[in-house]
Amino acid sequence: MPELPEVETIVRGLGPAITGRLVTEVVVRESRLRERLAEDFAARLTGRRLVDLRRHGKFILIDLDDGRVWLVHLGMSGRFTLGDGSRSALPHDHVVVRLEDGRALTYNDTRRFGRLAVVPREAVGVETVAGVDALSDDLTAEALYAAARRHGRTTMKALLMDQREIAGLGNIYVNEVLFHAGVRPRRRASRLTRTESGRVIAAIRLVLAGAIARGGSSISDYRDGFERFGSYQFEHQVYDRAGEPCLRCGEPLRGCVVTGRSTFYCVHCQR
DNA sequence: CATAGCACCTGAGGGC
DNA sequence: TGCCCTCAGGTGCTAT
Repeated sequence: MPELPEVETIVRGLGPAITGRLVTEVVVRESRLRERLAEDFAARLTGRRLVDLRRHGKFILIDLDDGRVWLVHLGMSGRFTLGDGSRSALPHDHVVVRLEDGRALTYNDTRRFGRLAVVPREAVGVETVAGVDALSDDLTAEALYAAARRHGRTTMKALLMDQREIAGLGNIYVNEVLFHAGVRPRRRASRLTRTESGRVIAAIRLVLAGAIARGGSSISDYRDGFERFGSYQFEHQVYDRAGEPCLRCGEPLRGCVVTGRSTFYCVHCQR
């Protein structure tokens, strides 16, 4: 569910509210996430101060005052929200982190595909297995072109979704980005031109900025750090619009499956 | 080695 | 109404 814009929205919202706060209690109600919560997860967080809140790709990174980092990945259905501490446990509230001011961070995840871990700062890169952040200035047209040469046999859709190369894009935003760039999802990476690479980079920045400005896309599960809905779903040009008219040329949009993920594009506007 | 396919888990929605 | 099937924003393991 959450891709870069959703995670960025959560981080921007929660950052000012929780940085500097002390963790007073950690309650683990369900440790069986995709990767079982470490035995000492609660112990490593309790008594720690939350020094900084940041994001890399789809990971929320919370720096602790002991040099370690609390990693939060929301998987498909994860929610990471801050409440006043009075919330009674809802279904799928797996972890509750109480802060010194009485408020509480809740990790809720219906499908349990997410991940929570506390790791040494040096291990963050390895643990997240994440490439250059999609919003980083280091993700240039040249860098994307080079990556496309390295992965020539795969499709542009699969390349953009590969977190080891570019961190942050998921199924919704790759569909949207490729539409804006005028490139078909199944295009072989080896056939991407330098000009198109530039268009893809511009599209990534345009789409992500627009989505962040709207607080992300709330299709079904996503809420921000304060349980609020995003509204970028109303701006989607192609995602989940198979058969509906292209908003640019009016031709019916195509729906298909690429690398096992539902894919939407305009035959006329994308080549 | 790089890539494609499926499994993981729960709930919502459509068809009958 | 209720049952059954399909599908969902992600990713890691496995087979090719």
